[in-house]
Amino acid sequence: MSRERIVCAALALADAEGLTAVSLRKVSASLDTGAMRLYAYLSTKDELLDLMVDAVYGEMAQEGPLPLRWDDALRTLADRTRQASKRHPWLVEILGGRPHQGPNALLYLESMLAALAGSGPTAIDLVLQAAKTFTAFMVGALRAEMSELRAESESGLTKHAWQVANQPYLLRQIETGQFPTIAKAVAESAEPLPDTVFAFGLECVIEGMGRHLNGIKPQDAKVAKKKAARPGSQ
Amino acid sequence: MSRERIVCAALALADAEGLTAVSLRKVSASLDTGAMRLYAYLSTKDELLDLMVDAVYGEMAQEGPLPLRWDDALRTLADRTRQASKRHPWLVEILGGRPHQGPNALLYLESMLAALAGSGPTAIDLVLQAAKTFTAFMVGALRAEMSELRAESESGLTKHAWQVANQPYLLRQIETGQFPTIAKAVAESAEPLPDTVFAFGLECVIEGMGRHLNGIKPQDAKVAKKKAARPGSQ
DNA sequence: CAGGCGTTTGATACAGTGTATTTATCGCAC
DNA sequence: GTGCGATAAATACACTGTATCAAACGCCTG
Repeated sequence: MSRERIVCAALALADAEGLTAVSLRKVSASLDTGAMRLYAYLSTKDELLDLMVDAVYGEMAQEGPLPLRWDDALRTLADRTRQASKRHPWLVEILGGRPHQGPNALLYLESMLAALAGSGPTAIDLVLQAAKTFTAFMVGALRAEMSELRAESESGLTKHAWQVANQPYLLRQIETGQFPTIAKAVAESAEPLPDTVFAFGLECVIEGMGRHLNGIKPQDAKVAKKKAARPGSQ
Repeated sequence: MSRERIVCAALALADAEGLTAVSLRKVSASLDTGAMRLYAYLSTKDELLDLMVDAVYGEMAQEGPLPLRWDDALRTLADRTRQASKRHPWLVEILGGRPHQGPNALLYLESMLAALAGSGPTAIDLVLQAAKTFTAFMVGALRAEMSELRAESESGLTKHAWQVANQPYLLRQIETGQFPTIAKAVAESAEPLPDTVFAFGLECVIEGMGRHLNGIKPQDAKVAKKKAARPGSQ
């Protein structure tokens, strides 16, 4: 029995049944012990959540060093984070909710700051601001993507079925004429794929940051994508 | 008794004591009635949360039309949203957690899409992607800013005291030498103000988006800021 | 106006939750 | 073997969201 075993059990539970299934009783039951036993290793449930988050950061830290170019580094960091939150859909429910200061989170932050600082002789404050910008986009984008995924998986509906279920309400709203642009979007849009949406946003952020960090242009997105493409990253 | 009264009471509770204080029993008690009474107007607690969020969108919808330039429109939209989440710190705990489809949320979305579509003859898919990018940044940035604020207010410590309390742990980690860039940041950074951080990120996103929407350059940030500056916006 | 009835309201019940406190159990020194 | 200290288990408490059930109220008919 150890903190690691507890965290491992909690991770398994969360991955399988979602964050709401992670209760001290269930975690302890999966370790064949009583609920209060956990308090020998944790002082509060929030601490368990923090440890779970840090464990995921740990997974990402083991994926090797980042590319040298700062923009490529951000791209792979983004990809790794996205893959991690696909493995652990519960992650985004906590991400950004409290400050992460676990050792692996610090490693993650360090790699990010190092990549940005490597973009040239940039003031450290600018690096910090860029890091926060990148993280903000990450958190928001993953939250949106994952919450949509979860909405359809928890309701047991396929994406198409879910849309059909909400169609009447939306159409009724649209028919009021108050939402012409939404109407146009619903009618004409081909619903860009999540990958496309994410990549687009990421390139926007990187490009915008590039203009503020020493004015160094990031590599063109299309060229960079080819370089960053790896097998297995859907 | 009506949905509106219920939502209003829930808003007051959340503003005063945080989201965790919003329980059906407390809300109903503040309306001098029993808990189950609420189920005559709501079918579930999540519905109440959705209504609360939409009420905040409603506040923002009443603040008048947006500027004509798409980038200025995004700037004021961002400012309004940020002010709203300062008034309602609990908002960011829900934002992005589930899709918002309330009427006021649709109004919000409509104004955003309209602003982006007004940037020129841009494909509707690009507009959607830009909107998602902007929203993603918003959600992440506000979550980070507010959760930091809440961390210090809930622990009863001032910001400085909180940092002092965490200093030992952080310094111990830094002394391992694994985190040189973080060390440099802690030592040399002047800790940029939240306003600065937010504005920086916003300009990055807007600038990056500008290159993908028809290649229309957004106005220079400094000029735009002067235009968007309003009294009372700290 | 009396009486049944439907609807609406309030109370209680249940299965959970995180955590504090108390009870039991076990290993070990003497 | 016996007493004691530490460790583990069980129970207790204050909550939560929600289902079920009981009572009260108004209304409509006779």
